[in-house]
Amino acid sequence: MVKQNNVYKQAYNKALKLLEDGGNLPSEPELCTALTVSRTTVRGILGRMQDVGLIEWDKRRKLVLRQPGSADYFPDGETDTLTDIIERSFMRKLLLGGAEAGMQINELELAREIGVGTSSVREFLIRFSRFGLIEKRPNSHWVLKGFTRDFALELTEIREMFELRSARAFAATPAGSAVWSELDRLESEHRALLGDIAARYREFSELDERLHRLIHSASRNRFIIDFYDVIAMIFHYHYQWNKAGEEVRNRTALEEHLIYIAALKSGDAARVDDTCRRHLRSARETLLQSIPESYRD
Amino acid sequence: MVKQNNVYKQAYNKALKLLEDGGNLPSEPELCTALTVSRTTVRGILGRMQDVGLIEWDKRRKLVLRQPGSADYFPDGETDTLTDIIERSFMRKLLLGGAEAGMQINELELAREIGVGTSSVREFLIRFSRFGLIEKRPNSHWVLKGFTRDFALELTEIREMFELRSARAFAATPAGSAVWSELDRLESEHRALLGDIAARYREFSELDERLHRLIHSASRNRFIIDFYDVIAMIFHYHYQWNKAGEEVRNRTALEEHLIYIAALKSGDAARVDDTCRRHLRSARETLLQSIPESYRD
DNA sequence: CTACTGTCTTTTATCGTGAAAAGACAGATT
DNA sequence: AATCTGTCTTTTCACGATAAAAGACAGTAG
Repeated sequence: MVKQNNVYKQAYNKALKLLEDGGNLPSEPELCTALTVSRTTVRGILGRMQDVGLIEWDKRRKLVLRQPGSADYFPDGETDTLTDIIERSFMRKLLLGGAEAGMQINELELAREIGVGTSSVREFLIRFSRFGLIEKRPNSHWVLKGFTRDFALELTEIREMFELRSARAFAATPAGSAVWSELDRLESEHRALLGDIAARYREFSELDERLHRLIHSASRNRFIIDFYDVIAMIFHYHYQWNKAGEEVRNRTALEEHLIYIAALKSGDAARVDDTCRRHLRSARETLLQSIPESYRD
Repeated sequence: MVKQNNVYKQAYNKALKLLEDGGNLPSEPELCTALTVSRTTVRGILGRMQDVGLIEWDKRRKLVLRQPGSADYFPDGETDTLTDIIERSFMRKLLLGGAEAGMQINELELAREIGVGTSSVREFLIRFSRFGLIEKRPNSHWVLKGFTRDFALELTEIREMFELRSARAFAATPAGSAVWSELDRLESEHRALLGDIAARYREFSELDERLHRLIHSASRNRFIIDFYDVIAMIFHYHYQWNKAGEEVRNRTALEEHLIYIAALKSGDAARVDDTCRRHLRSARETLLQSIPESYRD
């Protein structure tokens, strides 16, 4: 295996969805933008669709012959990018124990364990290093610093600085800006979710990220905006693997969000500060409680 | 060329310096810590030293036969790490014009231009991306955001937040901590430099970095400490290539530093805030003035 | 018994290679 | 005239291979 054609496979599955929903297929350039891939890939997809008898394709004529069934889709595992595979394996090890602070990380061993080439692992570790959880000894191994209490405290310290500043900037955004309508949309999604919390509490994670990213965007500072990647990554895996008391936690957070949103809309700086601080404090507590045993100092 | 043995060459040159200064050579493990390389490399060095008639080496006996001359040293160019070579080429392009915001960056082209493999360039760009000057389009090229006025403003905004917080923490450090003696050492180095500024103004850059890193370390937050890498990188190249009015600039900065240091020692929070802000404001002005023409919006 | 040396194994750094994917351009179609 | 298709070129992604460098371990010297 030299390179997985997962871009092609993922785009193919997406194109099948288009067939199910939309009916007919547009021109190749339009498909490119719809699927966010190049024409090379689009033509590959159309070629296969013809081969399996889904469509008849001749230049600009794309005639749908039949609706796709579940057998037409590529299975989930084949559409993952290599980066995602490596990240998942690594985070599983990191957050679900089996990894202690101070431990050495071996590129070769990690690559063999996951079943990928060393350079992919190397590149992953370099990208990952900005999260502050690992550190490189030049010409030698990486050192795992671990998802410790200190890490969580340092992370949340920065988060509080950045979000407080962003929230103030957000509240001061002139009326009529697109961010206000986006905030309204998020608010109603919050209410809808809260109304059906018992069944849908798992959807909170995504909503959480969208709200905080929107607020951070008001800072108009790339370092603040990029820093949210660290938080998002930590929370993403945290939500995924730490299910204890999830429903209660999410309900509380949703309620805090609604109060926070109301404060933003009021434009009252002191109220924004207060509700922002309050929410971030409880988010910090949640995070602190999720630190694995093996990292407790 | 598969891999340059520049670790070996650099350590060899360092070992020659030890010979010049110290006289005799210690044991292999001691040499390892002195040169910060492995025993494999140390033994390689000793082997060569014997071959060229510098020492007679038999087990733990290392007899110095002659003093090394300048011909014994490896030339400067051969001791550079690949990463440094790539970084220099890239930064030269970036800061000395010939690069406009929005431009595409081509890994292959860059690699050919510098004369290195593509993976080294790839890894460099990934590491470099955390500085916020470039951005990746997956499966496609990098985009240069450029060293623009916006970049400088966003950078200094964070810098001011972080350094203000660090300076406050620094001032609150209990007496007797090692940081205070380090601050004293830096203060006297500042005075010495200021006394001979006309001849030595070029040495300011290094002193500047040491002082600010010391202050940032008081934050005890890895994100704050790591962020200084971004500032250090920008200022490093800025100092190197922007020589207009350098002596005056450095004298002013030195004087501001001394006032800042005095404030830190006083422990007076308001005075720390004030002198820190004042210094960072003038550092920001200096930076803004150094933005290349091609990036002026 | 501790620290050093000789030797061997493992890991990292870097490159070249080939398939996947992107992209360029001329000619064709509406 | 604008957009689309056919074809070809270029670039990115991922791998395996190899020299440099690190590191492990047993035996040896003090």
